[in-house]
Amino acid sequence: MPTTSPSTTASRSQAIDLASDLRVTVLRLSRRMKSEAGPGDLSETQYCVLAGLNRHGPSTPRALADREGVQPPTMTRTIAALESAGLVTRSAHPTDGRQVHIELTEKGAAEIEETRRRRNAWIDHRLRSLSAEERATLAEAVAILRQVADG
Amino acid sequence: MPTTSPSTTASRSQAIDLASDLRVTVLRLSRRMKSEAGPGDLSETQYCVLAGLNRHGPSTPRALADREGVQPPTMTRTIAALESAGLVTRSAHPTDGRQVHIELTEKGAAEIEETRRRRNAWIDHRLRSLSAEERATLAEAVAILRQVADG
DNA sequence: TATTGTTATACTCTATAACTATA
DNA sequence: TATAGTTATAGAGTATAACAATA
Repeated sequence: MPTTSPSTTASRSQAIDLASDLRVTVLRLSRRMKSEAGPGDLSETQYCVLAGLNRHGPSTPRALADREGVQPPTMTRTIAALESAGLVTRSAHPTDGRQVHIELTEKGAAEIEETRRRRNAWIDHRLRSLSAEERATLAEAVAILRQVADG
Repeated sequence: MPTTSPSTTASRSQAIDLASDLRVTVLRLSRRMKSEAGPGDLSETQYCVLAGLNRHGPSTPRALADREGVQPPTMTRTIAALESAGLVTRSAHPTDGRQVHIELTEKGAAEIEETRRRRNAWIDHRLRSLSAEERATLAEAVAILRQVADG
């Protein structure tokens, strides 16, 4: 019998493998999120950088790269795109000539709100169809996953 | 005052925007997962396709593309990579000459187990550092998120 | 005519390596 | 010598458009 028997391992994996389920689900969600983007929309990473600046205040390329978990050249490109769109400003760091001061502009802050309305529409819609308890579970899980991703 | 006031919107976004937090967290997690891959490892999508075949049994390129939320050409490439690695077989569909029958090989099933051990090591480690309650919350959240991604 | 699958092509995101400037 | 940032280059993943084969 050269063929395998999927059902044998299937029940096992469903029962125990939280890590595997998490991987599959996170990947599908991230693809789905990206595919919901329109032509002129911010990319996922661009949005995350703006949201981080909004939440934590001005920063530097290095700190932003560390926060998002990308390498410095990637952040350079992301910042360049945001700057050319007028959503952030690059200026000299007050004390360290090597560093660059990245700050959200008013247009950038407005873009965050606009993006949240437009771009989160589909996921908002999905979330609204859940029960309050399910949303509470998700909110807890997001906090836990944030630690997992950063740790 | 040309500068914005991040703290004003920050408290608001922390309080209400589950959708935004979910987007940011999912993106960081997916980047982190990808970055944990070694040189010869399966890509995230390749792993997800194998896991789907293991869980649900043989399928077709179209059905796999729909399940993963990618376009057919993307699935063609993914399957080609898996086939050339000997992890799946492509054969004629028994009744419909247009379709292709995709089946997991024994080597593919073994690769799933191997990948879960090696590749999930870092996330398993993180999950083990959580409390049982936190893991239970995550397990519930994964089930909910699966619906969100598919819906 | 509609559907399945593939090929051709291009774009985005990300990474590593090499370079410049400042500490 | 070490760190921050950039530039140059390359690879992986994905998409759209066009095509072939079958229903």
